[in-house]
Amino acid sequence: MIKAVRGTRDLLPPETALWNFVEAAVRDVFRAYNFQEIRTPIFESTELFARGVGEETDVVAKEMYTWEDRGRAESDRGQSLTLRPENTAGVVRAYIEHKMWDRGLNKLYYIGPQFRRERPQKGRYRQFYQIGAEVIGPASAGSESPARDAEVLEMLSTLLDRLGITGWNLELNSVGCANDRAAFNEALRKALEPVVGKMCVDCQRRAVTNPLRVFDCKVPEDQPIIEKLPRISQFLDEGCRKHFEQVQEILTKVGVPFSLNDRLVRGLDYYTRTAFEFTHGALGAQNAILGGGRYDGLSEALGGPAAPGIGFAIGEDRLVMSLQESAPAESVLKKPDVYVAALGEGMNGEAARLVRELRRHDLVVDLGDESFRLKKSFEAATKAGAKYILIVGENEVKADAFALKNLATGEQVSVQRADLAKKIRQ
RNA sequence: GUGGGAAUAGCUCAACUGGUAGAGCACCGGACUGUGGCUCCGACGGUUGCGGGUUCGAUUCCCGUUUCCCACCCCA
Repeated sequence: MIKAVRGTRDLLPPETALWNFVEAAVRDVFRAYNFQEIRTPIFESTELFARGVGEETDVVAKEMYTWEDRGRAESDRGQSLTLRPENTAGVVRAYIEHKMWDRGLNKLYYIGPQFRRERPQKGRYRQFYQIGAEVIGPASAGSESPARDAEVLEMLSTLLDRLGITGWNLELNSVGCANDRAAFNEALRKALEPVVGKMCVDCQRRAVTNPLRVFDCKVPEDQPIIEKLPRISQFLDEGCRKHFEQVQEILTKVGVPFSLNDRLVRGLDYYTRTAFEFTHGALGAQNAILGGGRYDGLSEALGGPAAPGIGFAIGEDRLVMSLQESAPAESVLKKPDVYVAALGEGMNGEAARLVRELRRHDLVVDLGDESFRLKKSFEAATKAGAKYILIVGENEVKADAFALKNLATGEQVSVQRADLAKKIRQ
């Protein structure tokens, strides 16, 4: 048997109803903030991610699905392509390619699959889905304003509340701009030098490759050492500090709860200033339901003009998972308004005609087959969860009035063809 | 990439220290030829994840492998 490959999965009904519910809510909420959808290709030039996300990041260094595409002619060299491991780089690439600064401030969102070759576990798949949004444009259009950071965070809290997800926690930090981070990294390296020997092996590795990640360490013995390390907050320049303060001010004013976490670091190189994560307790080790932040230098890193931006990505798989506890898929599934039972030879055509009319009235209609015994039709209607069953038999066709039975109450009436849709909708 | 656990019918799970695979639910049919849910009866359903080994005999023990789960790592 051929099976779905490791780390990929099929989403089947009724669970897909939950995914549709989430995506409908997302489109609805984002629209209220005047975000518009962008769709970028699922594969891109490998170079885009190397330069955008960062050559040294785990995502780029060991998790990408990359292959050499054929050249157009024998003499052509192939091109290295990669399935997108995230979508921000693609959006910024499109921003540059289509000179989208001409539109002023861009507020964009996307929903789609991403690919990372990680070891699968709960809430972590090799093909996974992200819902993300990006605010990007020239600084003169307001893209750099703390108002944008706050608006994005407030939108997220609204979305989670709207979905009925309770118990989320917003963790906030500022990782500063490029200069701050350089100074901070330097100080961190210095501070680590004398103490790193006493830390866990992972920290010893991090101290060399990516000192920031030391703050992610969960080993209890290392915590007293980590507590004494310098913090990014001490290295923020005037502008970054002010910016971060204003973000917090607005959030407080609009009533979005958050907690500061100056150990919050992000794994993608492009993040600057505001960085955040929404976590949810019931997700196991993969407790980050969404994450994001500012990326003020990304456009330039990709060869574009200065274009400050802020964005986030929601792990849709994890969002659906945390939703499943409060809202089972069945509860958001639209059940048929009516099940139409064709009864007796020659009734398929009559039933089809009737069903066509009902569906044109926007009713959800399920249709049986004339070979079914009436008992079987009732069973099928009940199993489908239909509100009504409508019988299309010889007697009904002759009278042009049909037996309509409410499956919950058991009440049955004869209804003229012209009145059916109205009666069913009641 | 590392460590641990698991894999038996469509689903949830049984099967004693190795003795030849079973239940509930679901599905299909009947009791009931134009009236469902309840009940009763019946049928269907399995290379015990896959491959090798030990054994008279393996779902059971051993090795390999694949997948899933948990944790590390990393991220969403």
